[in-house]
Amino acid sequence: MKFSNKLILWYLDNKRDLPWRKTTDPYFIWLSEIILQQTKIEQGMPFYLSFIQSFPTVFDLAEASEHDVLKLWQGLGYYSRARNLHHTAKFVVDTNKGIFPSSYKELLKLKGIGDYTASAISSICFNEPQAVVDGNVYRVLSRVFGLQTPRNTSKGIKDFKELAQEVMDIENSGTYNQAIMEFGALWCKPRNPSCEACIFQNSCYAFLNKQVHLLPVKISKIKVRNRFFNYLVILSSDDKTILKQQTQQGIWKNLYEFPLVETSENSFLRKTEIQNKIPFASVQTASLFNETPIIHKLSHQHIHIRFWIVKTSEIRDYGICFSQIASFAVPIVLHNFITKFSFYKTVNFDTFEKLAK
DNA sequence: AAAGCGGGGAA
DNA sequence: TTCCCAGCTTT
Repeated sequence: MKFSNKLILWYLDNKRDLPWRKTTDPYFIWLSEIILQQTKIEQGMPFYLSFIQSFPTVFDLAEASEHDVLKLWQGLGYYSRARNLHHTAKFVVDTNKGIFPSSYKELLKLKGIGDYTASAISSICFNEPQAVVDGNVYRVLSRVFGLQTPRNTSKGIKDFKELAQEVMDIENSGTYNQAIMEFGALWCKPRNPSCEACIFQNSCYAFLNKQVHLLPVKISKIKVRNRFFNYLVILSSDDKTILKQQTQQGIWKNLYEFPLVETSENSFLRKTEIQNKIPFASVQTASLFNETPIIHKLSHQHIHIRFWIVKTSEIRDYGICFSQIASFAVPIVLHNFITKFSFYKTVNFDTFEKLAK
């Protein structure tokens, strides 16, 4: 049996009973589609109900103030959807007596309506053969047909739209579109999909090739996390300092470093925070070595590093001689600091004292 | 082509 | 924590 036929038969058996499935009125379909953009049905449902309650027709929505619309949208996120919703309601009322455009091409011109929403409305309300491509469709098509193009690239967007258009049921586009999305939401889920009881077990590319968890392909754009490190460079009265081995999982594991106070931003350390870090010594003075943080760039993290010169009482066996530091494995950024600092410390201590201010 | 925009639930 | 959700718009 054809892919689309199997899907529609599955849908008729398994579809959820949802309010916007009882109508093909473009106003209600449009409203539901806007609310459900990037939003799970469970989250959007109460908002849909309150919107049709407050604004039973597009005229009611158009007459409302933007603030009232935003107020009702409060908590749903992506607030430009609410502003565009209101704008489009007014536009439809002002230019076409409240009647929505009835073609994909015309719908696409409205604010807040892109390829997905224009396809959804034109197929569900007017049976125009436009295949929707949403997060569910990317997943189902990539798995069943083995389409490996990364979905978040321009080629991916193009390839998936083409395949979606190719395998859809031209005669029942509205039902087909809802079927594939429902299947993606209930069966072909991102994680732990129900492959053992799937109607496509015998033909699904991903299932047959054990690639279900690898599809759809998505280019992961590395997002950089900012972290703020304050290293405490201890100078005790018995001329020692502290190095600790980084034992926790993470960057620089098993390397040595100065006692570290991580903060959520470039904040000025309090003396008590420093003292708490080294309870075995008594802090006398603490000064910032570099006002401007050194930004150490790793692939996924930008580490903003500041060194604090902390003079303390005797620490005896808790510490090591400063000259021994060279024999410990430390991150390069610490090594660079140590080199620079040793220069000030041994050659011209007075210069450092000035710099520390 | 990439970034910005929200809030919530699941693993 | 990370991922993803019935995406669209702007840069």
